[in-house]
Amino acid sequence: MTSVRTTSTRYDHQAIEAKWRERWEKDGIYRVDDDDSRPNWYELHMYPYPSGDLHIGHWYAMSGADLHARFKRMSGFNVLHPMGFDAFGLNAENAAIQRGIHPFKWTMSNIENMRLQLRSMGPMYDWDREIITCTPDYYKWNQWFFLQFYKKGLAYRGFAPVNWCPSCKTVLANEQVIDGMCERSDTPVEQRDMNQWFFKITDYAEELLDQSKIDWPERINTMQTNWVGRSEGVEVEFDISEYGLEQKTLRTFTTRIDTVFGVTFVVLAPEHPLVPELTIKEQKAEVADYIHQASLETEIERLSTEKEKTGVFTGAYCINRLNGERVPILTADYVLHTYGTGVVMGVPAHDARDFIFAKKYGLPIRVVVAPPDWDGGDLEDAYLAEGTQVNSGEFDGLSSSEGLQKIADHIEAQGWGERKVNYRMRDWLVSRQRYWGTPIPIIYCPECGEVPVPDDELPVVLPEDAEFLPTGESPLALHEGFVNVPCPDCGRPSKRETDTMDTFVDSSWYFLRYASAGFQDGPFDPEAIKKWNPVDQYTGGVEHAVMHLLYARFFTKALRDLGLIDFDEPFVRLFNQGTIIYQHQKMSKSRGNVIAPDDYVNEVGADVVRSYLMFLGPWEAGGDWSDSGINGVARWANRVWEVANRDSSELDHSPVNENSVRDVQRALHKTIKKVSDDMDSFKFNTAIASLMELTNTLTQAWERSDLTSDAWNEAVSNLVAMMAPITPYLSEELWEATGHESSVHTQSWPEWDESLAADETITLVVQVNGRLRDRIEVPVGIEEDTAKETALSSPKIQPHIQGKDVSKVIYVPGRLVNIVAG
RNA sequence: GCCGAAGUGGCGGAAUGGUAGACGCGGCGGUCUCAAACACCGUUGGGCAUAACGCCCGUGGGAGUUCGACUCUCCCCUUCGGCACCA
Repeated sequence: MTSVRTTSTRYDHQAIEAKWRERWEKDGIYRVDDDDSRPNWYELHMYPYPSGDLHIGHWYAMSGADLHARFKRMSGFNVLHPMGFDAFGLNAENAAIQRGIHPFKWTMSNIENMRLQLRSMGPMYDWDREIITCTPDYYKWNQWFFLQFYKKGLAYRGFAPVNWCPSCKTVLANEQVIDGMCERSDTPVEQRDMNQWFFKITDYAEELLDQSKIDWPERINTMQTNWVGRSEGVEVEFDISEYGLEQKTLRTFTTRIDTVFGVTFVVLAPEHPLVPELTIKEQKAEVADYIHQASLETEIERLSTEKEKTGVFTGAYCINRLNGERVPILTADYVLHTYGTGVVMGVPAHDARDFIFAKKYGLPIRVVVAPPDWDGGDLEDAYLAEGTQVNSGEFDGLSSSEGLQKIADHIEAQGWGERKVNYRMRDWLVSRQRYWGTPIPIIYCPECGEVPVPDDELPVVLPEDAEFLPTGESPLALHEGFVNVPCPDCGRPSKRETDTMDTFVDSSWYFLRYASAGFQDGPFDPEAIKKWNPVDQYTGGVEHAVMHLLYARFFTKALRDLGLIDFDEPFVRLFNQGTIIYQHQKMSKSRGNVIAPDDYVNEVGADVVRSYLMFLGPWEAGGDWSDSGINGVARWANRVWEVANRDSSELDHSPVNENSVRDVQRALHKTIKKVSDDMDSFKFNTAIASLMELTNTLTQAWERSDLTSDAWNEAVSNLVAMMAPITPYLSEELWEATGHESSVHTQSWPEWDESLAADETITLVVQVNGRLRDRIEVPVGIEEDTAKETALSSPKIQPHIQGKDVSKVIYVPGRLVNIVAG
């Protein structure tokens, strides 16, 4: 804590929290029954990595999720709101290497601590359903799914480049590479080619683009769409038969087949296997040198748009079949081997990159799509927009959009190529050269090759007695007892796969396990799945937009196709909470601006911390923590405490003002309506503001002492009930203190009565030429003519319209009159 | 460079075509106190002011639509996120 805080609670929050934690546990009020007369509602928040400490960001995210889940429960649903731990991962392994603690021990003691911290938050988790992914009874099913995928051709082994951190001596996932640097050590990441296991997510590229069955934030949908990166085009062949190679043509992919008559060169990626074969003797040395240089570059350097384009001539040519032209073949590293066919047709007149490249190497630039006002001269820049086909043989004169279709038709008719859809998304690389993950259940037999571990031998358990050395090699590879195994098919001495799975595999199906957490006969009980899944409301950070959220969708679709589940999407609705910052910066230990929630919980209690986090701004926007800001919420909690503890019978000794009673009743019903709407739509900050207003109304009414005790009690009870999702401990205590039995958390959400919420009078706003000039209290049902008349005759209005023509009087029922005078 | 979100008092924010600044923080004045802190009450966008129940200005900047714009349209600026040679 960096500044002095002075507001403390007027109640013993520590005693109250302890009391109700114990009581709730004893009464089992958060135990969820699969079968209940109420409709089921599955509200899930992304499970945390057990780093060992529940930081303020967790509190922010999980308080909001819990608030919403509690609101749903009070609103008549049987709510499942479970919690677990994403327990595999590199941190645990690094702790083992650096401090000699076994990852399992490190992880489990972290979980124990975090579980305590989570409990202090007062959430409605049913801990009987807790999931810990590093336990064999969980990761067994990762292996089982892997083998199901393998048998279906959805898991395969291939050779691929990966991100390698030379400092950490390990591969990194893409998301752990930030601007070309390892996020952990800030070391530039290198490319390495390794044998890897993949999941064939690209099989589902098209379906992943279909977002019609999910109600997710637009920006997440956009990010996923961009990630999948669909593009329609044509694969067209260029003739290289003159070289007598096995391969007679070069296939290129283009989205702009309308520009094919403008091809003045063809470029191969340096890694393309045909480059050495096509290169003529005189160019061999230069090309070999170029390929070598390209191989030394990091992916980041290579993909930098700033970098100057380079390339070399192979000395070979190919024939553009559309016009019979012979064009040079080059190799250049701006062409990616991994996208499309790894070969690009160079159309400098109509592609920015090709234009720069052609200028640099003196290659011809031929316009084939004429800009509207083209004078036939040279272009200053590549022309990318639509135009008219020129220099395009029989297609001259067509618009380029027509040309695109006609040329594609022509190519298909001639058999020179065909329309093709390409995706930017690659298959999901799931191998990791790490210990602390799920062992991949494959055995390599010298005779039989890749052999899946038989189902009845699952799980392949991580050996506990591994040596953790910072060699960069998985401890599993060094563990003789683990590696050496007889082939399940032929019994010959064989070796186990020693890579483990990406931890995103764990999180790709964990939401299916909560429904039947301890289930032994499969990854989940199909009956339980039917009752709970898919998840009705998912919440979590936006950082998982294209990793976890995409993988989980893929898994769901794959499991559906395996006949294991019968729905298409894992999470029907998604809401992303924002990030909480401090002093206008991201919190970080190195910056020393970290807010430790436990300190504040000790000081002002969990309820106040929860309320403050939910109050400081819209949940999706995140917000800036302020020590003085939390005081305001603590004061509110104190005021509510005071209000709820008043002896309402005192009111029976003073005269009652019926208007005052009605005013409080109206305020109550308006508040119920507002808070119901706001909580349902995650607008927690304005919900709390409304509850504060109601509290203020009650405080003032008490000062006037003109209410009936019934009116007072009704308002107080409803205030306490509405606060229950936000301040579970305080509300429960006050619920009991105001003479109620059983838990406030099992109560029904208050209902509002539209007629009781209705105003009897309105403030009629009177404007002259759109400027506010008067406000007049009028009856709510005022007639249009009366309203206009009232407005025009107002003494404050008169001076503004005196001597002017009133050309128009606009009336907005129940709101305002605007007099147009000139 | 491209795509997206946002820009409102001293601060966090509210209001999505109709009273700008709800609610809260902070400030100021007061009560309590020996005093301070806490708490509570009042007040608080800026300016003018004949001091009124008044007027003017004000939601990043500029234009526009409208009786009326924080809100809709166009252009520009700034900030934050995401993507970035994908042919």
